Formats: sequence, structure tokens, C-alpha cells
Amino acid sequence: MAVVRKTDGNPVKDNPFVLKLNRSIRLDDDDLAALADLLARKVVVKKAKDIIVEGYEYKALHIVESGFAIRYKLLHNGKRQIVKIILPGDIIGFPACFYEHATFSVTAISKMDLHHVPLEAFTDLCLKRANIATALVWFAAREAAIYAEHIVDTGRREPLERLAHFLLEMLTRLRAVGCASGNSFEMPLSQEGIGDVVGLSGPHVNRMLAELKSEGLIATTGHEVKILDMAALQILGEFRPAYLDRTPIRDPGPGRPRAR
Amino acid sequence: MAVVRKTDGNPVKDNPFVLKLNRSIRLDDDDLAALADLLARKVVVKKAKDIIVEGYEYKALHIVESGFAIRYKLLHNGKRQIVKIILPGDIIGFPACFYEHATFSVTAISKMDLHHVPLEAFTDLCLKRANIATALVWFAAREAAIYAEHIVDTGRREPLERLAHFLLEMLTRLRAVGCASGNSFEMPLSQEGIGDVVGLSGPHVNRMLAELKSEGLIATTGHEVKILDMAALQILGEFRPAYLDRTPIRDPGPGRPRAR
DNA sequence: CGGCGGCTTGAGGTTGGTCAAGGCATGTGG
DNA sequence: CCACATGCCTTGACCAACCTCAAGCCGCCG
Repeated sequence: MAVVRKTDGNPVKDNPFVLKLNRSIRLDDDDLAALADLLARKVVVKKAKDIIVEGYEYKALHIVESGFAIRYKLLHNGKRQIVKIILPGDIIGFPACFYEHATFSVTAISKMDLHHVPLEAFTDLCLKRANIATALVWFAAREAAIYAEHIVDTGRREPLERLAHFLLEMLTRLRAVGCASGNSFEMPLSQEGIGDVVGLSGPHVNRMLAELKSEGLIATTGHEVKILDMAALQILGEFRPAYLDRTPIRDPGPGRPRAR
Repeated sequence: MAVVRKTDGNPVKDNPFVLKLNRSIRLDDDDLAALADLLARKVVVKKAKDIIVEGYEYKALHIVESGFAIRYKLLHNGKRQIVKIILPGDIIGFPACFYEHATFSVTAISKMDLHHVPLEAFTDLCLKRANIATALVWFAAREAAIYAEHIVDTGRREPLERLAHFLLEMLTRLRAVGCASGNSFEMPLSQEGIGDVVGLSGPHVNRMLAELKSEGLIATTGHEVKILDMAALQILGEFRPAYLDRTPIRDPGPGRPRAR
């Protein structure tokens, strides 16, 4: 039934967020219509704009159509920890909005196209459409899995391994939303920024990166990073892309066993 | 994983998991009945039993009624990173079950009472009851927030600060499920285990703990940890309990502004 | 009583942080 | 079109923090 409205010229189905949900569960036309409503209000923000500031109250989510942002916290020792690089298809304000006060800050690191979603509308949608709420549970689980992997990175991996893992995660996530092709991608962060992701100092990131290059594992030109030896880098960083995979809610069929 | 029997005299509403969901959203009688069904199969697990092993496939969740477990990963450099301490009311297999293969291992660190929940049943429940699915989205968001805070800990906090933050988080989470009262709690981990949570070596945990004691911030007797100077410890660890708070889906009313 | 796991303490060495200087690219305004 | 400023990368020297290894000890449990 319902007409699937268009945000732009693009049908809802092309929205990276909707695509992501759709990969977990089969959304029906009503779901898509509801999502089209949800994504009706577009917003553009400039690079370096603060979108969420820790400690303040937010009652609206922003679903990312394009561009990048970082979710981070500033500590009283002057250090910064970036906990997540936000890509198209991600939700800004998740989970900040679910609290009285934001627990992290979010800043755009490129020009961004966002969809403004009042929390109220989001909640209503969840309560009205179990399909979508369920897809969001899976979405959130994947989110948690990425965070967990990040803890391992900063907690127990050697600096070189951290970088390897980080680069592979970036490539994999960027590829999943069509922001990278082949084995290279545009790094949206400075080396100091990378340090704030993986818990190293800027200079040390530089040294480790240099080592990866001299080992012939990667190459960089400007902000472009190219993975030269995928296999070696995966072993070094103990990276299994599984945790970033699609996670279907229903088994598509009697699953043939897959190699780990 | 042995004895399977009926849920005993306790009403569903007393289950820590149900309590947690109920704190986010008002569950109706149908919801509670459905949850009672979900929690029908009890299982008891002994201390040190592996519940989930990384790389294997799982099609069932275990909801914790009592006892503790750790979620962790072993790396090829021989190190271990614990990403989460699982308490009553938590779900074992979240998010492991949502993947083809578990991405982390889970081991009981005490005797545990669990509810065995086939993934199928869990999924059905989500799809059938939007109320519960929505509560689970909030549940997962809180989960992600805890992980994010943990990244900050291992990535950028000084060792002393980490310990402070870790101890306060443990106390707060334990209190929330009635496993601690006042300002003290039973630490379920060895010092080496604590090190594997916060990314320090065993001996260094010992030294930092000694420092906290000598500063008069905490005291320990056996496995009992007592917070002596809550305010100072909170400042040191930059700990705000907000991210562990209840996160109501509907504002209970026109919220009086609360101090940050 | 003996063994074992975990706590405690010490010595020594490496890693990675800090600080600082220089270079290179990019962009901007005159 | 050039002068200059700015931000980031790169490199080096130095040093402290934290890890590793090791030994001794305590308390608990069999």
C-alpha cells in the first residue's frame, strides 16, 4: 500500500541507515513509509561543527546521510579519547539521547548531511513497528560489538597491532557504506586524531605508521591509505571482519556451515 | 550446564532482567506473561565454566538470574582483555548470538543461575511485542554506553584514575542489582583479573590499589572493597554515574531540571 | 600438613610519552 | 604572484611509567 516517499530524489531504500536495517531484517512497505517520514527533515552541518556537547540535554537524533564525525570525551588531564568514528548510516545521539545528559561529545570532521529526528518520533516508531524496533536491537548489538573490539585494541594490543586493526576496521566500515573501494580509503583523521582513537601519542602513531610502510604492509599518499598486504595486516592486527558483518535476524535458510 | 527446571515461586517481576526492562518502559501484563514464558528454562552453571567460546556458533542466550561472568578475548600475544563483567540482569550471548560465530568468550567467575533462551524465542518475542523490543533498544544503548566508558578508561586515563573509575563502576552496577549495599562490595576478580579489565599488569594493579589505600580513599579486607572517600574517588576517576542510570523511554512528566 | 593461587615487593629494562625543532603543503590576503 | 600563516607530518633526544621477571609470603583448601 503506502507510497514510499522520497527524501531527496533518492528513495528511502537508498538511505545508508535504511540499507543497514534492511540487511538485518526484511522491512515491508509500511516500515519503509514510516522510515521515510522519520527521515523527512534534512540538515547540513559544516566541518568542525559541534553536534553534541557532553553534559547537555538532547531530545533529537541525527541520522547520518553522508560525512563523518567523531564521538569523544575530553578528560581533565587534557587528553581526548575518541570512542567512535561516525559514518553514513550511523545515528548521532545514540546513545546520548537516551540519557538526561549527553555522556560524550560529537563533532563533525567533514561537511555532513544529516536527518533530524526528534526523540519522540523515534520512540513512537519503535513502539509502533516491532519490525523496526527489532532491527534496531540488532543494530545496537553490532554497535556494542564494535565498541568491545575497540576496548581490546586500546587495552591489550601492541601499538603496531592497534594501528593494523584500526586501519582494517576503517577500510571495512567505509567499504560497507560505499566510501571506499578496493583496498584504499581516504583517512578522515590526522595522525594525532588516530592517536586519540587508539590511545597513542601523535608522534608514536607516526612511527608505527612508518613501520607499517617500511614493512610494505601499507602505503600512503596524502590522506589516502592503501592496504598493500591485506593478509599480513589481518594477521598482525588479529582482525576478523566478522564483527562488522551483516547479522540477519532470520536465518535465510538451513545454514550451510561456514568456515571461521 | 545441567539441571533444567521450572522457574520457582518467584514472580517474573522480581527477575533482575525484567526489573531492568521495566525501569525503561512500563511493561503491561501481556509483556510480563511473554517474559515469564521466555524465562521458563533455568540452568545452573559452576564457577569457572566456559559458557561461550570464541569462534563457535550459538543459537541461545542466557539471561543471568544470579552470579557473575566475564566476557573477554584472548590474543595471540598471550594477553587477555576482559571487556565486560556480566552481572545479574545481563544477557550472556548479547551480542555473540547475533553473529555467525561468537566474537568473544564468556566464562563464569562464580556459580550462576541462568535462564536458557533459544535465539528463536527471543527473536519472536521482539517481533511480537514492540514494547519489549523497544525496551531492548534502550537496554542495548546502555550497554554501548558502558563499553564506550571502558574505552576511555583503557585508552586515556592514568592507571590510578582507571582503578578509581573501575571500582566506582563496579560498586554502582552491583548496587543496582542488589549485590552491594552502602559503600562496599565483594570484588569477584583477582588483581590480575582487574588488570585484564583495565589494561594493566597484575603487579601494577597491586601498586595502584596500595596507593588508593594509603591515600585513604579505599580499604580492603579479603575480597571486600570499601569506598572510604566517595567524593575524592569520583573526582579522581572522573566518574559520573549518569551513564549507568535508568533511562526512561517516556519522560515520566515535565522533568524538573536535574543537577549534572 | 602440604600445595596452590594470589598478594606483595623489588630490580631492571623497554616502551612509548613529552617536548621541541624543522619541513612541507595548503590556503589566504595583499 | 608572492609573503605569510597555519596545520600537520616527521624526526630526535630524553626520561618516566609501566611491564616483566622473580622471589617470598600469606591464607585457604584439600
